[in-house]
Amino acid sequence: MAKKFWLIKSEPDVFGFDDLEKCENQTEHWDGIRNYQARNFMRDDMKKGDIAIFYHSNAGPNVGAVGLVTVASESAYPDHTQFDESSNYYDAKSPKDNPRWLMVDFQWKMPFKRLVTLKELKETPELEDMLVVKRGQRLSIQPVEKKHFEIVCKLGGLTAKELKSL
DNA sequence: GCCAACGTTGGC
DNA sequence: GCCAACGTTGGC
Repeated sequence: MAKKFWLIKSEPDVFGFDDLEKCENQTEHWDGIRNYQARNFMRDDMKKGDIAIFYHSNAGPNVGAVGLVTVASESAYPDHTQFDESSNYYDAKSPKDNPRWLMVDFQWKMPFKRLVTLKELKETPELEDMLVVKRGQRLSIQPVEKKHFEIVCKLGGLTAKELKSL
């Protein structure tokens, strides 16, 4: 099965690309996804080894793509925070025997040589169909087409060799 | 801080 | 099943 490409959003003030780099094994579980569409992508389509663009949202002038991560868990598994009453992500209605919310693990992979801002993504004609540049697109986990993925990586300064090594 | 866009909830 | 109300996201 060929690798799939994704884009994941995170607020750098909450958990940024640098924070993932500092985690043990540079890997962290991606809890707190509470959107069915995003969950379904994780559950049905995301597999270990898939590559995701790490995108910083709510970051003022620094909104944009900062680097790459890989899916480090075999597949999606239950998000424990849905059963934790002290968590912001607690969901009283999620059945214990059939957890509503899932997550995957992401591992830090490679930083871009330069930030690729949202403005830049929007100004690149070849990316006009990419989900992240579309108006009102709020999904925090989105599929990315290979051609779009490669263009974003090039904008981020990755060499052809680095792209091939992924 | 504003507000447009969107997803979810719940009354009916 | 409709839809108004509400909450959240996220660019600006």
